[in-house]
Amino acid sequence: MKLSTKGRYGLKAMFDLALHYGDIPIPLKVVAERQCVSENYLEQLIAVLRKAGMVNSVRGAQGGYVLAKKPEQITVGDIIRVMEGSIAPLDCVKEGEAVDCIQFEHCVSRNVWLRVRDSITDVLDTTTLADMCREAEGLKNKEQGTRKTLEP
Amino acid sequence: MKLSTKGRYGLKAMFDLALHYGDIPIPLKVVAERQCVSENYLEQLIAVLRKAGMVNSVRGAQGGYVLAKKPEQITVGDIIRVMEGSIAPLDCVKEGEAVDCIQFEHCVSRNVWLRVRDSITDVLDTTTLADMCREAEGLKNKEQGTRKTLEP
DNA sequence: ATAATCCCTAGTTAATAACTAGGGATTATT
DNA sequence: AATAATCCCTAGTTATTAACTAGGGATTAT
Repeated sequence: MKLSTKGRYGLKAMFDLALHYGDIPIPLKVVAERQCVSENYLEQLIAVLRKAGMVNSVRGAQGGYVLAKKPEQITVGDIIRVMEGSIAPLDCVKEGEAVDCIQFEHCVSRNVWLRVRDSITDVLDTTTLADMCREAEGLKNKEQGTRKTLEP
Repeated sequence: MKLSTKGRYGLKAMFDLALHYGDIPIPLKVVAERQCVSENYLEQLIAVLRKAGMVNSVRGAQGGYVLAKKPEQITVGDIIRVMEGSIAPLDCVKEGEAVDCIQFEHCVSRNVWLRVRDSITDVLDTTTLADMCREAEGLKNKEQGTRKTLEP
């Protein structure tokens, strides 16, 4: 039960845009470097996010990407749904899809997976990019405060 | 973020053994037929469960498998951990493993995945095979009660 | 005019999932 | 003792997918 790099990198990219949220667009090259991801690959991934209306792009020199909404208004769940197609540990518990389920045994398992899915979406839908930024800020401060020695 | 058939079928098999829990061992052939799974494939999967001590096997004619513990004492989490190797949406949040995490951004994402993992394990570790059997019983009764017409 | 950017699509590679196949070992039943 | 039913083991096979790489065209600030 693993998340693919689509979801992971998609979140990384969006988080990066959130951390540097402002008026000027951020070139993907910069995002890719900061997040240690192949630029070409990230291009493909952010295209999905753009088509879903989650980021806006500015073409040409000095162009780049900006979040289409404020970090407070974008949840991790939004991003993962777009990148992974759905949030579901199994196809039979995809959100908003009818399933034909004959065996009652099957349905009992399915109930378990439904509960799992709901617990996942609960976490993802209550975490915004702004929350992550706040958390990053906290981590940074903590790090600076406690850090004694560190390689240069 | 999908569960593989290992976890799914493994749970199906264990659930089947729980539903028919008793003194006599159940041949895998029967389990495979009831759960609509390839017997050969299921053999490989149940071998994992056997090596983990979750089922006992009886060889020879009239042989088969029995749960090593009572259905109340086996959680879905136990089964999934054995079948999938771990419960984690990402490798960096595997239970009981240290991770080297340099970038603080990375860690923020990781915190999200940690919370996801915990919410998943919470569901899986609080659901036993006995719970599933009870639920199955409930479904069966409900079905009989409300059923009007159904293909023969 | 140039360089920096986004945009698009078609490969490629490696790993993995999900089996299939088949033969050996053990044991209850006849 | 023979047979059939079972578990046990390992080595393929196939198809799909993930995770990129590569490269060229369109747009726009400088």
